[in-house]
Amino acid sequence: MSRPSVMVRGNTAPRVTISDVAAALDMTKSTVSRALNGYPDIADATRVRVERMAKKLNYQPLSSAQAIRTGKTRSLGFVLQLADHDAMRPFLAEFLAGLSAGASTDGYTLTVASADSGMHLTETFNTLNRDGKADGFILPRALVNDNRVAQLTEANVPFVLYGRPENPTNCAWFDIRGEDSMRESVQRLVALGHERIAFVNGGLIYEYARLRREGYLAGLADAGLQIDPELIIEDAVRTDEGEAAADRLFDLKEPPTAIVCAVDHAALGVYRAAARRGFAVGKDISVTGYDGIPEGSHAVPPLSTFIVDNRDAGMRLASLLIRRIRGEASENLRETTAATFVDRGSIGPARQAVPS
Amino acid sequence: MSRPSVMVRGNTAPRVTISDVAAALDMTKSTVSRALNGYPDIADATRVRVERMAKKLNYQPLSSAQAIRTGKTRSLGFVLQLADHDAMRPFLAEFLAGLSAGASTDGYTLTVASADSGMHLTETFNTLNRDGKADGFILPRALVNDNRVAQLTEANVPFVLYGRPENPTNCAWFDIRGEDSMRESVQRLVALGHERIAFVNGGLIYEYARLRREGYLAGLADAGLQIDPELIIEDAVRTDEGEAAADRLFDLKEPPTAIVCAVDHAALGVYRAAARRGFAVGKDISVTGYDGIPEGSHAVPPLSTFIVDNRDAGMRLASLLIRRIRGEASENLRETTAATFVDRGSIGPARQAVPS
DNA sequence: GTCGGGGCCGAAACCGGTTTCGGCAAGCGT
DNA sequence: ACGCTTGCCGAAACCGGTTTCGGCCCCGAC
Repeated sequence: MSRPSVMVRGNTAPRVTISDVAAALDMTKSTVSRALNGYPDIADATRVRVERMAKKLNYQPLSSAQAIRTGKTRSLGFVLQLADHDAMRPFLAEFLAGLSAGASTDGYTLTVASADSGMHLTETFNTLNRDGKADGFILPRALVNDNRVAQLTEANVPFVLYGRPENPTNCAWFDIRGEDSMRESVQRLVALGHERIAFVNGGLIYEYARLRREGYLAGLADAGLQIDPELIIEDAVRTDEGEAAADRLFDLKEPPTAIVCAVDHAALGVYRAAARRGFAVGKDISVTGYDGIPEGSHAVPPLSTFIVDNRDAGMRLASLLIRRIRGEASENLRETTAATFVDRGSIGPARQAVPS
Repeated sequence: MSRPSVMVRGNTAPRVTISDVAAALDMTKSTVSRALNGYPDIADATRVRVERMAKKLNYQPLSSAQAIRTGKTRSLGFVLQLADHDAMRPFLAEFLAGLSAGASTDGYTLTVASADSGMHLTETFNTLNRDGKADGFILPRALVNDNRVAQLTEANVPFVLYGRPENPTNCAWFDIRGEDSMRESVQRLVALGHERIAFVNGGLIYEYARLRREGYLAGLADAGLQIDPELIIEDAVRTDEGEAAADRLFDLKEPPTAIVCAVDHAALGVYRAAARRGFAVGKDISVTGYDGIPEGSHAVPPLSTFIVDNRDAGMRLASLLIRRIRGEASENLRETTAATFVDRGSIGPARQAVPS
């Protein structure tokens, strides 16, 4: 490693331009550009020569330069919404890592902006797009009334949703089939002998809540169990909300022997309510969650839940958005996957009745 | 594959270019450019005319266009490190919101990349910088042996640290004076009559651990208390590590009556160890934390801790980095602030001895 | 009155790419 | 043999800015 420090002095690593490639091949830069961009009027032999030389010289087009002509910067936009912070917090790090990793595999980068209110959000989308800071957007947490898709569709800006909207028109998306997980939870509990299975749903402003409720109901239907509206509690995303929901359930004349929760945080709230009443989770009361937050594995007993791979989700969303930007139809850009269940001990055989 | 590329750019209002401004004023674009960029050979009267017209037309230079000449894109870089995720997770959302908000006030944007290993990290810095994707970098969590600063300094790339390095050469930074908080914790506990005050420090690879230890020792010195090495436990950042640390402390012949923790997660681990032994936090054993994670306020009793405003930290770091990029000397770009203490009940008067 | 020097601005080159246009040569049919 | 495509590539304009260069005009000095 006795490298002369004179070499490293220049902060400008000799950036190789398209003209360098052209000169090395004794042709014009216009030919090189068209060869690399797949124009049809370039001979195949020429194209491979150019590609080889470009790789040999480690040529990487300056995205700023092409942006001024093409309008595309090769960057994906992601707008943080302050209102979502609580919902996003556990996933954000992994999710962003996935987004930027997925973007970088295709030479894209990730630009992150933040918006305070809905009004400011529109403005953010517009300026980011108009100034060529983002070629398209990733929209996390599809909402039931999502004005973002209307805005972006009207402005003709590519986007991909994390989540499935009820109205799929013009929408590309990636999502994890939470409804399948809810259904599976019910099935597993039924197999353990449970018959009164409650459901604590997540935030009603999100599309996922509708889907997960459907999954819960499908699970009941599978087992031929009746729907008891008293056993369904909506809109519990935080721990305290889950705790309150559990209290309501425990106070029923016929309390449940198992509680399926749409989000882990609510499940941890159920733990609290159970602890307060002296119920042993996994014995007196079975609980399942969804998300796979780290706190769940540290609870006692560790929470049986569905682990969501948010890094993978980010990567796939980035990939979908890039394809969307490159012109693929949104109808062809819809993917889903499943979360994976881990049984850590918070579910167990049904008891005759919850002890009092 | 010959899809009509109608969807290239949004239907949003067409960009107003520098030529539009020039035409509106009946002058050349070169004059407009120099007027807006503060060149000395432009008459003051002309300058104000140009500035007024630019504002009137809502002219915003296309950063990609200026980038190809100036090399600067007006974007700040932030590299996620997977190894740091656990440490970053609670703060990331607020922190990023602050960063992008601070960036946007000066017309900058935030580009986020991710790196897996240290080797990949170098590469990420280089390509992001060489390809004009980032004019400078924000480096979270200053390490005691931080090769990032060496790399960036050598490559002549602007950066700002979150945290204070022991060797300040060439470094700009923002930090929160955790040592003051540790000292204040000791002072408050002394005021409550405590004399055996333990210290559970954070990750030794971080600079903040060194500083917070100093703060703890300063607090002891203030009160004229002796340093007992048995009461100092290092390198506990996770909840289980805090729990193990507390167990060691409780098993001492003369156990502490109060435990000062450098991070909230460790403090919550102390809660667990205390609960297991039947110690009531806030009565039998006093505990303080630092960070202000939400779980702390939900613990029983709620954790008395120091709340760090990570959104503000992000904003200030962005502002500092922009000034650094614009050429200010790093020696003049060093700011610190204090965290704010909230007493929620996890500290109380000292008892004669920890009950057994 | 002439000359020199600033102050101030226009003209044009330039940055690193993309895209249009046109022309040369080979291949084809008649 | 002759025109007419067709394939392929060079030349040059262009994108939206920045920066260099040079020249005009006005002013004061001699």
